[in-house]
Amino acid sequence: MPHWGSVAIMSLTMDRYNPAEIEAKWQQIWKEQESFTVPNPDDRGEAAPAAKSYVLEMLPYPSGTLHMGHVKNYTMGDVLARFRMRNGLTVFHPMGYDAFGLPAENAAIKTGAHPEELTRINTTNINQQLHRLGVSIDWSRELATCDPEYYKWTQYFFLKLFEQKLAYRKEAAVNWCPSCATVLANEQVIQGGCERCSTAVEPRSLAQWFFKITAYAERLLQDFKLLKSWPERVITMQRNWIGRSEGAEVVFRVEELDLDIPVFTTRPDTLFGATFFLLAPEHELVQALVDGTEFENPVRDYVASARMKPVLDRSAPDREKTGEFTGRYVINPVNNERIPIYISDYVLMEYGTGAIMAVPAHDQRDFEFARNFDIEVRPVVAAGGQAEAGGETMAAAFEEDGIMINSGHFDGMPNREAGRAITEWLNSEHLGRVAVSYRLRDWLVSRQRYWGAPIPIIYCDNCGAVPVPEDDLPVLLPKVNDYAPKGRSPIAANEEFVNTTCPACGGAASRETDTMDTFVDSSWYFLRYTDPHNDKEPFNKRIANYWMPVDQYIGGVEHAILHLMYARFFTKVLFDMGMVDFEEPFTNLFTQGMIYYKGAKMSKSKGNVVNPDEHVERYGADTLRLYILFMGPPELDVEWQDQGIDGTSRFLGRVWRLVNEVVEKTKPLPEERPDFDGAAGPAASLLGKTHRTTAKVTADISGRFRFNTAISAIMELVNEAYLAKETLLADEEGKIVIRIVAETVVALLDPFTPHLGAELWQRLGHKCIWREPWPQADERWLQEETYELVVQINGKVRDRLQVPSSASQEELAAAARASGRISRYTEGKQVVKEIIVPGRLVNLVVK
RNA sequence: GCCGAAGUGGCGGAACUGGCAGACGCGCCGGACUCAAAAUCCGGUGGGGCUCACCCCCCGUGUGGGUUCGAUUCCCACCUUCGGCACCA
Repeated sequence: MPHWGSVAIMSLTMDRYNPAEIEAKWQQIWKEQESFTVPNPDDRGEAAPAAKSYVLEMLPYPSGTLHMGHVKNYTMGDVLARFRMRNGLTVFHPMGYDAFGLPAENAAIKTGAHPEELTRINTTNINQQLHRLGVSIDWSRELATCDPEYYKWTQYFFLKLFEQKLAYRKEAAVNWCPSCATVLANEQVIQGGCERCSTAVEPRSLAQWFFKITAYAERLLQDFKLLKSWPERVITMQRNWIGRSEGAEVVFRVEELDLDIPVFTTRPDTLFGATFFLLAPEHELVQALVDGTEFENPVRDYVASARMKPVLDRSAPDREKTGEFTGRYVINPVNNERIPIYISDYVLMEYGTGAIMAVPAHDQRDFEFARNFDIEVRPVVAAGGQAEAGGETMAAAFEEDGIMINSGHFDGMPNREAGRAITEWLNSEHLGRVAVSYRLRDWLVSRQRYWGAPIPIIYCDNCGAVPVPEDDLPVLLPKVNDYAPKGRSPIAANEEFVNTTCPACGGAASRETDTMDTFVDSSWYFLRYTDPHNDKEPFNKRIANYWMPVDQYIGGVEHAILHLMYARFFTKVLFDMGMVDFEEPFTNLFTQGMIYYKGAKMSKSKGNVVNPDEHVERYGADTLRLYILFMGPPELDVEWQDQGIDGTSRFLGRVWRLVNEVVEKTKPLPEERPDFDGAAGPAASLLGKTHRTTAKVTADISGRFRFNTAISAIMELVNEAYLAKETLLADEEGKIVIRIVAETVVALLDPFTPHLGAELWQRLGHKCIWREPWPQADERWLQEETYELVVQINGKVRDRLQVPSSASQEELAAAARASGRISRYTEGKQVVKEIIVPGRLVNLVVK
């Protein structure tokens, strides 16, 4: 039973800031009016009325609900989108779901539900969350990568790559995660463990599909120059991942057998110091070398044990060097010396040629091996050029540069120069050539799991691997009853799916049952947005060329290598096939920092998750959006503070009360605004602050995305408005000024807090703020009339003087000297030097 | 080990191209309003010293040096934290 007091309280709360109410109101309007839908350029190819800007945030993986990292990501994108919209650009701002993938499948295994059903529930949920955040998305372009209308085209691209010989199948030692029961790409192995579950990956020899990304290694490096504002660290990470090294390929002939084995070396200058030769245990010639000899059995045992070793053990850098002699020798082409061939597991089959010339004097690993096997260490590069130290006495390999010794007629040359000369000589003798090697491996795309796009290939006993004809796409993912991983895809158990006829000869055949890595799905989604309902082709070239490339891409730095490199690769392939006219998908990239809580990354397993929904409910989406950007510089990691959000909540309440009071006590602004030329006192000072704030907020958003400082500038303006409010409301000119201030505050705040912006803008007597032009700072008001001049003695602040902005250097110096406080320090001393920085300070150097 | 980023009050952070260190916010302290509380509004808040009415002085941006009239900012060396790579020939 309410008592009488509640009536009064009710009427007071009527006009209290009520985010739930106004947010629902504007979300409804934006949805019904499709306020952020943008049309494609029409079929005649007429240019759109304004320049376009493609603002894109990385699409979410729909695992349950959005977390704070998503909120930060989508809010940042939204601020930019709304800001650019209001600055006259045609903003393209779509959204979708990276909906295939393991988590949904694992959840399905646990609960028995279908992954598709779980995914549908999650995408619906996330769609609602995004609406509740008020992001300005063109929802007419929404897509999910697990829809057949989408993955039909993912399969189509697989076929295109197959046609170009960029998709191929080979038997290879691959990374197997026993827990996820699938193979992984190299990029998905983190320190020998699965990126998803950290289980140690095992080597397995399997026939798998690869995309030939190595064919694009050089262009992926070269085209960094086409990228405008990518973070340096992302480029560095990709550069390291690609791992380009220049050197030489040198061919060694095996004695007695008719075999040539090439090696790759970055140190051709040390060729005269090669005292043994190594093959990776997996090298294809190992068996041929030892066949029928006394070395066959021990070598075979060694190879077998190397194959068994977990990837992590094998790659530990400080492991004891082991190996096995093959009984064979190669001839060193530069001096015709015979040197023994060993096998050792520190030589990797995947890098270079899987064989190396070993130079123990100048390579630490080879040095350790030589000491273990009692092999000669022969220095060929000497520091400073003095006579050689004996190899027997060296304690470690000498890896620096120096002067050549023990190297025939190359002696005395600087080693780098000698390297070039030796390579040239090898080249003229057809024994070697300049070569470049990359660390990058081809992209393994097969996955032995259910919830992904089926690889559109049919195996026929007569015809081999045959592509599914384009007209038969999509190859639909069949329903199955059991998703449990068994080391092969669950769809392999579905005979109806597997058994088919060969498209080439019509004979009995079976389908490929592996699905594609989900990074394939996300390597082209940004193109599909441009033409999402096209059922004739993945996208129309002209339309894609119009919207692409993405002008601003925003996402987490964890995708620095994986997604961002795959998407670049895909775009280059499409460019080469003539499907698009640009070579890089993302001109500008911004990588946001992570949000920590209680000293660690938020994660369900640690139980330190801050739920965005709860905060939207308690404070409103605008408050959450504002706080998440106010927390700190967006590119840095920041710690979530529970009480911090109260500050932005209070601030929005202050804005609400200020603007409503202004609406109540002043009239709408006249068409023709006074120029305030004669204005003085609080009116002039607040007007100046307003223009300076406008300039700062504009620069902060458009420049380096310094949202935190933009917001604090608006806070300062609101603080000053509160202090001047009573005075200004007392006269007519003041009323106009405070009304201008209120409108500017709302206009500047709007990209951050769009619901509050829309509501207050309406109350101020206007319409649709998201279409209003962005406020412009007036030059005349940017300069303050006077400023505080700092006066220093020997670099220490001793006084501050109020001086006119127009004061000359001489006037500033005179004012400084005239200061009573300053005289204390100059008395009896000599002013040796005067440094005058107009606008800032005067520094007197005294002795 | 190599490469990259970062170290500023009790906390998140600010300081443009070398020019007032600590904007803005949190927290805390005080005042106003209130019977009271919440909310709100106003003020204070780096440390130390002093003849502590708010005048003044000293110290202070991870550590130690350097350049400069002047350094959070530039240079050298080092420490710590985080991220990437790591037997890649």
